[in-house]
Amino acid sequence: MISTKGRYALRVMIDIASYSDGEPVSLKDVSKRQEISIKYLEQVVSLLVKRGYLISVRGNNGGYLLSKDPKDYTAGDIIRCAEGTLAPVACLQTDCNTCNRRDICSTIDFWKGFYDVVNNYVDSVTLEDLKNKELLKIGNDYSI
Amino acid sequence: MISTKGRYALRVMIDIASYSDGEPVSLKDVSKRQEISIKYLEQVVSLLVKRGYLISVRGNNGGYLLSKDPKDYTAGDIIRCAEGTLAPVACLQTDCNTCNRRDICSTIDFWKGFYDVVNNYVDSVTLEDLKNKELLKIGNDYSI
DNA sequence: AATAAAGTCTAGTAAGTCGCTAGGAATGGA
DNA sequence: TCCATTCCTAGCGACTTACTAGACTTTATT
Repeated sequence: MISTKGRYALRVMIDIASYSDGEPVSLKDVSKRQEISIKYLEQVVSLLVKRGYLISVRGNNGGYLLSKDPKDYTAGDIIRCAEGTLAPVACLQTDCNTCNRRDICSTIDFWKGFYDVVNNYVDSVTLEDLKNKELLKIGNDYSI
Repeated sequence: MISTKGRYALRVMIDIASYSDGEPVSLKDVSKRQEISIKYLEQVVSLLVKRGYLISVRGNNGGYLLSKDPKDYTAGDIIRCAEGTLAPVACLQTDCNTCNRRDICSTIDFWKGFYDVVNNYVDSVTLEDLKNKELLKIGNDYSI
């Protein structure tokens, strides 16, 4: 199960990608549109800033800007940034050699395959794809 | 992340599939081979029995038997039995219409796709596949 | 009939995670 | 200077995880 951190991170990135006109987008606005508390958003967004996915602008009229074009983020980049690894089991994490059954484990390949299909999927969708869907939804709303 | 319940459930099923000669396999033996406490195994196994995936034989010389051929279980069957749904977000669960953003949500299709690739993957591997890998590993051990 | 080896059921629990809320400091434009 | 904004850290109640424990039931064997 993906936690709110990963899900909100994705929504924030889509929101900023969709509503930015070159000026920074404030969390106050994101919070209103996404119906997520500012205080919680701050924590989610800080992960994206630390990773360099968002540029923060402090002070009055501040906010956040994408650091690159939406087509250059995958959904996987964003989710992994907020969630950490998507590995289904601990023994797949990069630095983990601690399992003393690894030589006789008959399930490790199965879990590797799981990890691969998940990563391949989330990396097959870009922020641009999600932004386009969002703009379509907004359009549909107006047309009602 | 898949919890120990799902991972152990898979290992138990592989163990029973690999070591049963028609007689029930006791948890004591599974516990020794898999290095998992009997008491915890009992709880994992009870889910598999309730679901009809294992047949329990009580009393002396009791244990557990597969209820069908290994090729007729998918890894997904077993993992979902122990873990519950593999849905990455709550709003994909069957009975969930509670999200008031569902009409304007631009990420729901993305999560549906995630759910699909996960289910397709875990259902593409059978218990027989995993049993064969286990037997191979055991064979390799002997040949060392 | 007694024994022992199994499964069954329920409760408890320490540690960790989740999903926030809260307060205050730092920054910078008007 | 004022105020809107980001930045940082702490806290917290509810829940989950990964077990452990104990008492009970069933049944083959002696």
